[in-house]
Amino acid sequence: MKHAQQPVTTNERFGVRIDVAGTFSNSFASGPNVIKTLPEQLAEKLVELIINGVFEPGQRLHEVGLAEQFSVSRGPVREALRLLEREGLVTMASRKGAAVTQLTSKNLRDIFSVRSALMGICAEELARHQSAEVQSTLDEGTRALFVAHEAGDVAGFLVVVYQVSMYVAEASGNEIAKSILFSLGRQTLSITRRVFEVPEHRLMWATDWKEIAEAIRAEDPVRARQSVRRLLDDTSKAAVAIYE
Amino acid sequence: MKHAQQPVTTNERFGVRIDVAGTFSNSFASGPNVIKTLPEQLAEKLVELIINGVFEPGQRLHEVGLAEQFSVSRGPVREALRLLEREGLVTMASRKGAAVTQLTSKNLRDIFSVRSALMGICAEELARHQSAEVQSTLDEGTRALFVAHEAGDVAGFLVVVYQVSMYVAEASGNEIAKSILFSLGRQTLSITRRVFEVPEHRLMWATDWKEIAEAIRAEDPVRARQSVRRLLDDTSKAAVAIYE
DNA sequence: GATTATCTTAATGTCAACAATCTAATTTTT
DNA sequence: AAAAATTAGATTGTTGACATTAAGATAATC
Repeated sequence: MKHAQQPVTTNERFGVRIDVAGTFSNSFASGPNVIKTLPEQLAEKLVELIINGVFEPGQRLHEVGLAEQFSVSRGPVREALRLLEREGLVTMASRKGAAVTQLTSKNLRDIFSVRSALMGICAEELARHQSAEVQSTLDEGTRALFVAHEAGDVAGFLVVVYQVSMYVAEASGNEIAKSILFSLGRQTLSITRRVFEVPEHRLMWATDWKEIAEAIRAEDPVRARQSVRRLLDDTSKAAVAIYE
Repeated sequence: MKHAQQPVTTNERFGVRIDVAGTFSNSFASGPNVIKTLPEQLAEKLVELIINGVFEPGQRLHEVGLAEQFSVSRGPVREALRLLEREGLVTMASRKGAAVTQLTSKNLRDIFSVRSALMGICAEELARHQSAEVQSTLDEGTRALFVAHEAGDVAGFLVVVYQVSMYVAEASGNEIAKSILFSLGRQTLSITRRVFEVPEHRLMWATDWKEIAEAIRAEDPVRARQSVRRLLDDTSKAAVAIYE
């Protein structure tokens, strides 16, 4: 009798822990929804395990195994899996169980295409209603990118990429776009990690990003959108190439 | 002892039934996933009841009530509600239960903004890889729009609008964008219905749509995107105005 | 009479067991 | 020996019951 997966003692196998706290509170939450229900806690743990690569794509996720591992019943596990299914991180088939989603290269292209469009409108919005605080945050992010790149710190670079991307989504004020971008960002995290192992890709990303920050500073929405598009298209090509 | 809602005898209160079949099969479904599990069936029924206005925004959705109403246990009902939560149609708060999501005007604007961006890339893609079949389908839709408009058939107009919009999403080939557009489209259905009660709004929509179809026929991606943007922006303004 | 505290009720959160179904190994037949 | 059928095991689907918590009503106090 073997379990689907060993007990997990660490979730820092790759040295990167991306913060996903607060992820499963409803997008339209009409107030402080601090109370985390058990399925939500489980979902967050599972997200960490998946995006950090402990659970590999395609791996089956048995309900009883997970229930024993987390010392809960199957009910909450099922609900957590449903949550992750809607996030796209887990694929469920009726009577066949759940598994970590395995993206196809077509999925990858589609996801990057959607991210491009949504990041585009967020950047546009930011270019229209920018502020000194926004600008300094973007500049700080740009600096951090180049620092991490030159230091060859892949893990650190990835974290900064995630943070600055999510900052644009957050600062744009569009809750719907933000929610979707968070979700799609997580789905591509493991592939993005591999993209940034190539120094040239890090430099490309940092350079493209710098252009975006400048477009926002210049309060040029169209240029901001086009810059975002270039960034995501470049990243998409790199990701698809590595993925195949 | 009163239940939250009366037994539902009809789901055609507004004379419009929008087909939402196949909605809850996974976006990345890797094959014929015809087997519908009980929660999915429940979710589809609930979607119909919500978007057709039988369950009004803000209305509480008690698990036991729904369970009795549909003659199932609370388990499947819970999972169905979770599904709808991710769709944005219901809002759940821990220990407080579920309720039909009540959009704010800010939510409305954000949703239309996202729809605009995503429909934009779908139309772009369609303009690049169009075909005779695509063109005839678009033309047919345009004709149906004007027919329904002139006949004053609000319900019919709404159905055609939904169908042609979803066709663009479908035909673009971008599964991710399609999935999101389906979801967001449902969330705005009840408001869109009220928008189209105004004849001028119907004419506006039909006219804007005709322009999109022509841009796609002309294989002009940029023009197609801009036309889509105009359509959604116009609709957004009308919807927000009516909503307040 | 208004306010606060307590209590009752009802709803949600969680669990364990039963039923249905799929997978895979074993056996039987050609 | 290979292929098909059957059977055993494991896994998911569903249910009902129990525990916990929030909301409303009642009563007591200021």
